[in-house]
Amino acid sequence: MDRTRVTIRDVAAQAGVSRQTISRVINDSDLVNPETAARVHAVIAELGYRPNAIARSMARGRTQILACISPNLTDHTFASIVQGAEGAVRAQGYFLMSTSAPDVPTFIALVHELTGGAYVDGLVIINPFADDRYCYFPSGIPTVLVGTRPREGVADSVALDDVAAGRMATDHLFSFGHRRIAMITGPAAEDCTQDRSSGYRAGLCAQGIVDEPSLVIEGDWSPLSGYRAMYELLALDIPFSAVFAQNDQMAIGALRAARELGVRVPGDLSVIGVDDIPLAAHVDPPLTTVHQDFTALGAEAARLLFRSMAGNGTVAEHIRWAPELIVRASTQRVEWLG
Amino acid sequence: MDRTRVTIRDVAAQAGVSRQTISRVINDSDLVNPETAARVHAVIAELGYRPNAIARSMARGRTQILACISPNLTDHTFASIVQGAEGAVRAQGYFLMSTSAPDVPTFIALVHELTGGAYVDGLVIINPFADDRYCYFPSGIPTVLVGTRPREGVADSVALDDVAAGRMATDHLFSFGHRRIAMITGPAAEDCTQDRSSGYRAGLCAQGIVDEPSLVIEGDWSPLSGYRAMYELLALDIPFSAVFAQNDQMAIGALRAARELGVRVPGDLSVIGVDDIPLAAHVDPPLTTVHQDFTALGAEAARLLFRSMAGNGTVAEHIRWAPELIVRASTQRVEWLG
DNA sequence: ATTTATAATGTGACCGGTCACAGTGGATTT
DNA sequence: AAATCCACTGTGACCGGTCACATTATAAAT
Repeated sequence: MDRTRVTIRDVAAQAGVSRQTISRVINDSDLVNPETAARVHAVIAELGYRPNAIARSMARGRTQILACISPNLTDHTFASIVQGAEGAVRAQGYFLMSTSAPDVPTFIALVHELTGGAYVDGLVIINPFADDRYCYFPSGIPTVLVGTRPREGVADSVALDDVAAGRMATDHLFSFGHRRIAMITGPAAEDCTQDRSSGYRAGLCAQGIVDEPSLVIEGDWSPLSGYRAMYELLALDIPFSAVFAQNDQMAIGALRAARELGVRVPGDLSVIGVDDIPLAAHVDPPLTTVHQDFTALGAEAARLLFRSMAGNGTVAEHIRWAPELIVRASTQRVEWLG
Repeated sequence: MDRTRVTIRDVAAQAGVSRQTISRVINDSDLVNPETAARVHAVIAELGYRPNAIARSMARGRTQILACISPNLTDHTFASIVQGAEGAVRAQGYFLMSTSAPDVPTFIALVHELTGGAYVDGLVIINPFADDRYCYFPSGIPTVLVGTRPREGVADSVALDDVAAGRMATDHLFSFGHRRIAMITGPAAEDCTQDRSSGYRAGLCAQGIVDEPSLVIEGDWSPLSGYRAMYELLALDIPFSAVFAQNDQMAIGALRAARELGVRVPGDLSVIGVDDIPLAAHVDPPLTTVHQDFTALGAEAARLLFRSMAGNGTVAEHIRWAPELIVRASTQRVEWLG
């Protein structure tokens, strides 16, 4: 408010050259006489000139900004993906702005605003849902989906191979001799839940085991939901020797319930999670889990986005990232032969 | 690329009115004849017109965008603050873009870019450090600091009352009869660590206990550092009956170390943390901790920022948020009388 | 000496909105 | 009948850069 902003014209006047020359200098063009450039730099420093990014975006028609929308920022999974994407985006000289959309209306408004307003050059959408918000996909702006199955349209996608993750967890329990395996799932509507569940079912099927629907309980990814699900399972009076929780948070909640009910893990019951959150190694007992490299996933999403922005993406690319089994102390070979 | 963007002039031509009228309609001005407005809206829908946010920002001289910089997005603490700020900001019709700056150079570059480029109308800086990055404070743009002690300059600040938190944890242990209390701190350079430590020391002092420096070990907030610190403490051969870990993650790491070494919690040792992360209630034993309302803190930061943007902030305001004790099972009254 | 290439610089228009201000025409006032 | 008010609408300039193109000076080629 004290003094009006220094513009390229002020610098030009002061340096005795044209606007365009200043523009060339601040863009490191080699079409400028080194002496002139030096003089201009001196004037820039003297006047404290800073190029106006908004004006530049306006003139250029692009902003060098990418956006990332996720359901929330507090979930460690999402945050790790964002972090991975941020690093990769920054390495390309772009800027990644992150926002979260806790509910569908907010999500739609956000996508609308970001894509319509020409504010961003590209979009990363971290979205595990399979509902009507897909109708609102941005058009005309490069987009990459993270954490979902491939969708209609031209958007690229990156996701963990959730089917493989579910299969891996189930196979691990089988290899330890478990035959009756309960499961605590995420919200049924999410792609990720569905895929992990189908991996689980495929695992059962491969062993010729019939699916016991009562042993499958739906949670919401929170520790509390895992805790409650475990209470339900243990009240069921159907025998089982292992639990596959579709994420670590629920697995940890389940661990607590087991503890409260006097069920020893892994002595009486094996528990496996998915994600490998930082605390997984530190709970009691240290949690066996299926590790996911979210940071790499985010970086991969960024790579796809740049590809798409460069226009080399006539055909949508869909990447599935392989999970990795981390065996800790919460799973154990069964003593008896089933 | 297929067709060029629809502008306000296209709409004006199609509707047979001037640009300014379109501008009025999209800004909900009441200076427009309702019939005209209806017609314009019809044309907007027909042409698929979307106002260009960049052009608007350029003309208006402000963007309606606020930025938030934090050391990272994966830390639950930071993420919760961001979430709180985001909600409050959005409620005002603004947009919050979040970024993280893992190191000082990135931080400086980011602040420079964000403030110099006129891209944002205000800045929230979540920054627990007390180092030279404070030299690079933005000038001429409203800024709020979160998680630090008040600093020179006009920036407002919001922080938890870390001294009170440290004191609260210590007093709680005292009230349970503990006299020799070890502490696992965060990085020594951070304000937050220093304040929690001084709350701890004040607590000791109030009870006339002399400070035992060997019982204080520096961690880095990670579970692993808490784990290692606990090993160190238990190797020390100095008796102590309680541990104050300056955050929950380290407390959980400490819990694990105790378990491995056969030290029962809370039977042999009481452990208290700070933060009250979602998993705190689910570990074994459920963790006694000092709860912090990070979401409220973020919202408060947003409030201060708006105040500052409105120009009502001639004097910097510094808010300290009160912590709250949550007693769970990891602390216990000592049997013997010390 | 004239043409041609090369380096360095300048000019007007433009990106797509908004601002300040200047009209309209009709109803109401005096 | 003239003056005043009101509701509504339009015009040119402007925000601060960049683009395409034109221009100038100097060196190299013919």
